[in-house]
Amino acid sequence: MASSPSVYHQGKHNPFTQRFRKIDAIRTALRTAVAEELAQQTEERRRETHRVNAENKRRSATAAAAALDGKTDSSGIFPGRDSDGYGSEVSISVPCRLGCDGTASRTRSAGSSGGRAVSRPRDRLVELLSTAACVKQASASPDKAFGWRVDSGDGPEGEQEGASGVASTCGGRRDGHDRGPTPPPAAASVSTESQSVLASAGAKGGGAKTGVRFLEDILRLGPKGSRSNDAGGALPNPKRKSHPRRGGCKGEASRTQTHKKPRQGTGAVSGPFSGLSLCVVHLGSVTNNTIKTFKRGVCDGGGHVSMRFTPGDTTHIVADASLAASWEKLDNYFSGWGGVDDLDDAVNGGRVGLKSGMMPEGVPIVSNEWLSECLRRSVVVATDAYRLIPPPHRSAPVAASSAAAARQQQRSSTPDNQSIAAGGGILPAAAAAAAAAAGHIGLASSTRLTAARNEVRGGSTQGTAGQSTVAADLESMAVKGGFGARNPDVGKKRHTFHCQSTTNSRGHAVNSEAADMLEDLAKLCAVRGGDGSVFKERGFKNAAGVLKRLGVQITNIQQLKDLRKHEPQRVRGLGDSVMKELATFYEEGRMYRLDELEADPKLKCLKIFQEVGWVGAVKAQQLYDQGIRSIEDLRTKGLHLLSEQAQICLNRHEDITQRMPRSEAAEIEAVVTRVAQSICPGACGSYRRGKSHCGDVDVLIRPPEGQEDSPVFDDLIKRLVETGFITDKLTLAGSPHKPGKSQSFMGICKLPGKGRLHRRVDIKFYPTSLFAFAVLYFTGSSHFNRSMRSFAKIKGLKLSDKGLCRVNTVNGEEVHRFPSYSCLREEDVFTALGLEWREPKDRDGVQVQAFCSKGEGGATELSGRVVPVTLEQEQQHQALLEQDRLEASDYEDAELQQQE
DNA sequence: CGGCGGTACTG
DNA sequence: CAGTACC
DNA sequence: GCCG
Repeated sequence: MASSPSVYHQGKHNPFTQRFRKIDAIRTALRTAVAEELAQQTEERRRETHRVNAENKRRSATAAAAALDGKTDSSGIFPGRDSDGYGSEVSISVPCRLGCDGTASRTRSAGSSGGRAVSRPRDRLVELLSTAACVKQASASPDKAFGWRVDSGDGPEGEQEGASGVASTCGGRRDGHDRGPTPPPAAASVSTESQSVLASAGAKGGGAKTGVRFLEDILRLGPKGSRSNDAGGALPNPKRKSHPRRGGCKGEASRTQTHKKPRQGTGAVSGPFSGLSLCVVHLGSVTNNTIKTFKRGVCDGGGHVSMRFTPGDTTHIVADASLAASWEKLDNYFSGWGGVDDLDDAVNGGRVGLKSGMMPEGVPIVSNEWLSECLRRSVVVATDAYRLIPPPHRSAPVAASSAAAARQQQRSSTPDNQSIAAGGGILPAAAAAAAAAAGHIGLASSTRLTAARNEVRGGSTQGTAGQSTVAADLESMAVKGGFGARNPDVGKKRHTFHCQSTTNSRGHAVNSEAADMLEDLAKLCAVRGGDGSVFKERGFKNAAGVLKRLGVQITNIQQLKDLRKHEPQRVRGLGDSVMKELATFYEEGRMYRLDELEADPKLKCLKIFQEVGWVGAVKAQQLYDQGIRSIEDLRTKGLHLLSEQAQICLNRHEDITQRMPRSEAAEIEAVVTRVAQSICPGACGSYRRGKSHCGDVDVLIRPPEGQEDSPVFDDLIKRLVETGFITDKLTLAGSPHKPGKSQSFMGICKLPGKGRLHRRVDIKFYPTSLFAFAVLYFTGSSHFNRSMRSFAKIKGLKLSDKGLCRVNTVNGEEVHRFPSYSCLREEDVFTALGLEWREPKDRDGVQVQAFCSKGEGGATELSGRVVPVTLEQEQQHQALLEQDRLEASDYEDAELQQQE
């Protein structure tokens, strides 16, 4: 965990820094000790296992105590929320309203120290940690019965069925209004059910304020910053809420921009470009060198070039033309969301309110070719021919009216522009608060450096295979700066705009054309379904990863063949099948199999169907067989073929397939969290972002201290339904509450107010004892999860979001499962597995070794026998991790570098 | 040729 | 049990 | 799909 210290150091402003250092020292020492012990003989290992468990328990106690003393959001217990880089992230703790103040610091301290510092110095720790200790009766025993307010009435069974769009009508009247565009409810029977559900829910509405009003109140507190300030509401919170949207500069911009009349005469220099203030987007073929060139030329001409977008100043945004085809990247670039697929998170970035929507409206976005042309002719040429226009699907998914599209765009841009304006380019208050709360915040997303595949493909189809200039450029950029270097100071981040610019590239961008094609191939395999399709998908995807991290640009199939022969290790995952495709790719620029699949109209169809939730490969095929060919068909003649969930998803299809700005995800999370707190002060939430294409929001809720058994979750969901926030329910698992068990809700929600879209939301509740496992699960990419689980399996353990248990198996079948190890922090899970905690990016330095408690290979006792963990297995696991890390690192921040 | 993560709802 | 979902 |  070498990273923690470095991160801590960054927290210059953090008054706790010193303490962290000490604590870290202790942690380190302990870790070392643990590691050594683990490395011993089998016999001893066994005892060690128990020891670890005990250790974890002690830590837990410590952490819990610390949290209690700090009286804070129990986030203190949050697993590894500390410096754990990419993975940990996660949970930003939600300040408890009882909280006193510096949530951030406290949280952090509790989190990081809680565990490692450990046992003995417990008192001392507590002393260190609880600064503002408002003492709370630290009832060590969590079991405190709490009257269940939930009865079976609106329990799971009842709700099970009901869940159609209709729900919204009763839930929230505001919904009734703008429901217009939404498709009609599905089945009548369903609607009745759901009404009754809602009715019953409403009946016992009990609680505080009711219904929609309540939700409004919640929202009034301010969408994004809310969480962090509620305790120390000192921040200039009451922002302009009712602020109308700012200028309709949009339409005007679209035509007027021919020659920009800069408002501020900063660069008094006169020249052909005077008045131009360009924001260059460092993506695609626009490389550092390109930017330098631009800068030189434009500056000489009296203009200004920056990589930052400055509202009110920037007159043009210049981006690689190929981005017009992948608007999301651009959007992400400005949203600070980095297109992160999975990893996260930028959790922090998101919370910080940098957000999307920053995608400036009213400022023309032009291709780099325009700029080149300008420079060449030394004159500002008309931008008309060079405008990059967002693809239609972005603005209006449905063929909806352009009005709807406009509405949408406003929606997404307005609030954010406001905050920018308000903050004067500085961190908005809310964001600042969030930053403070998060303490270290680190991640920043950065943009994924994806090569301009379109070009490549287009070109190669016509014969040219080369063109890897893009990739080559990217490749040439070296990466520096470790992950741990992330700057905790969010404020700065805002200035850098997440200029993912430096685009990481630790050489990853190599072979991206081929890799992208393989990934497409993978997706198509998945769509097609059939025997082993999942594995084929994985196979292709894996191969793509191998190519990407190869570190060498391949231009010839022979190179790969040689590698296969001489360094098979480096290209493991590239089998005959993939090699065949690659051969044609390098020779002719195409992959026959891909061409074939892409040309198949049926697959296109299946793919469309599968974009609807709860419609997988099998159902899609069935629909196709029924002659259904489009979503329209599905609506008109295929409803009866769909499961209830699928019908709901179909109803909301246009909404939920839209990505949502990160800021909105934060709002949603804030609503859920606030409601949770109102029910149960002290509850904490954290949300992990949603998937990139599906854009859902995950909110993890944990019970407050000492109330492990209270049915927070049931009440929470009920209330969210009452307020109209939740409009549809897809699944409600684990309800009603059972002590010690997790619960989860999957459904669709909609923020109040006009023009909001429905969004997929998952809300999960995990008791404290499982929280770390849950976080681990939600944090990790699926890949990472698989790898870790299979590693556990090798050791005779079973890992899931519900714990880490030793299991006895017979013929692969589980015959007995022991109780779970106790892990309150993610790190504990690693320890229990004998794994070094490592954030995904602490790469190569630590290769294979030291991963598991090596020695004789790390044997483990399983059903009385010793099962060796071979070097092979270990390497395989290592490879998986590396790959995963790779995916993550694509988004790594290079901003540190910018942060100068 | 068999294995490829673990869990849980829905029908 | 198969299908789907979640990471 | 790939690997052992």
